[in-house]
Amino acid sequence: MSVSSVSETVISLLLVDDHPMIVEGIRQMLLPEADLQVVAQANGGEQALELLEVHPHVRVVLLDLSMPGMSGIELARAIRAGWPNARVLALSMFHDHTTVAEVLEAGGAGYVLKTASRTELSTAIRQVAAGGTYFSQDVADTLLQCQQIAAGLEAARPPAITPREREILQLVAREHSNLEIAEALFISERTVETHRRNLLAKTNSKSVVGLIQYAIRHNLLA
Amino acid sequence: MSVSSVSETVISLLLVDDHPMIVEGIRQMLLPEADLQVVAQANGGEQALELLEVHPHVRVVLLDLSMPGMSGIELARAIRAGWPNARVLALSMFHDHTTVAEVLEAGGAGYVLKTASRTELSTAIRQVAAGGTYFSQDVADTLLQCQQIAAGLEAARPPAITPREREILQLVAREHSNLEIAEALFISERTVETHRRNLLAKTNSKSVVGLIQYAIRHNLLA
DNA sequence: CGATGCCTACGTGCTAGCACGTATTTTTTA
DNA sequence: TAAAAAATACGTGCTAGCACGTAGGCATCG
Repeated sequence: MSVSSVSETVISLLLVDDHPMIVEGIRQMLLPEADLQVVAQANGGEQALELLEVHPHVRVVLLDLSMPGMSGIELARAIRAGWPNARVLALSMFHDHTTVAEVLEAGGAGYVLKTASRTELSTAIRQVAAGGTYFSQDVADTLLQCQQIAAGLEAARPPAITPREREILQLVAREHSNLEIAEALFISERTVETHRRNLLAKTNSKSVVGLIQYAIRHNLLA
Repeated sequence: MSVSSVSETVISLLLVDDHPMIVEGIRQMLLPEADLQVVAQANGGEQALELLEVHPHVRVVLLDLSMPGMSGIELARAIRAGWPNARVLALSMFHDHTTVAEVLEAGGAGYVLKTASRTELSTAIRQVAAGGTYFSQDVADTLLQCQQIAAGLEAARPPAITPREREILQLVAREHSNLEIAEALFISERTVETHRRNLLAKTNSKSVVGLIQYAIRHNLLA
């Protein structure tokens, strides 16, 4: 509460969300918090990276997981790779096992649900900025509930969907048959089947039914 | 620009969305607009109806379509029935044919995407409050693209999913097989197949793939 | 009362999806 | 450069999903 701290009593933030409404909502929620300063806001992964070039000092990147184009997870990875000093705080509607695991594995420092209050959000940001972690209650429950993820923090397999798989997934979601997909991508139908099988395994689904739900939750259908 | 208008230069608004962040975002987006006044905000359909009892003069209800519990569509209908003076402006992430059609058929006066800017949102509200309609560009495109909906504005068939079908749909979404569903509901597998066939027809899907997407978009999986 | 809509149910037949196994080439990473 | 991951590909075999046709019991509504 004194002015003794050397440099940054102020935490600089970058907001990333494709919905202007949410960005605005967060901005306004944080306005009363004098120590939290939003220095930039982006509407997509690519833009976020550009902004980071300009503002390399950003302390915390608050990013929405579900965005068209580059996904939140990809962006998180990119940030970890290019700006090791920046802390990533994920913001999402959902808190399913796999998503939470992916965020952790991508180097995310925290995970806040979009249902969070002003207080919770600012607490999370401060905690993360201070080098700690923060997880919304429900997310923490998910973490505890599933020891796989706890393990995932150190060693376990995060079933990352590859770009190619994602491509196949999008076509599947458009109700294309394996044959149609094969013809569209100039590959064998067998290959499509293999990709599909791998997707089912990675998403832990019994059939397309689960696959589509995964795809929608993770916003894989741009 | 003069003070000549008789009564309401001010438009009273009710916000309905289950995400505090979005509600807050909208509130703040509208703050600079002196003529738009948010008189109440609800986090669910039931609460919205209660608030309308207290504030019967609300001019525009801005409501999110995807909410847990009572869906946005149901709420829209309830509002049309109980408060004919209130105008309903739908707010959604998606703009697929069926959803847009349902909103129209439920008596919605407009449809704004969550990607809307402050300007677009306030324009939409004013237009709707004035007795007109407003549709985001992408939504309008959807409307034009599909003449079925244009027809739907006056007479056409809104393929309503029956309670039983919805029940089957939910079980399908949980990755149950037809046989499992049949046993769970004490009916024949054939019957399940029939329901499924009808669902495919009503949702205009080629397979479960489309069906699941419909279910998620319409929030049929409570 | 007839019409309409929902839930129920059967049969036949086709095939896309999926299981499970295996393997080569290319790219990325360590 | 060696190891790991991703993308490619084939074979065999089973079956759940779906198309298409048909129909009776039951409630509601005009």
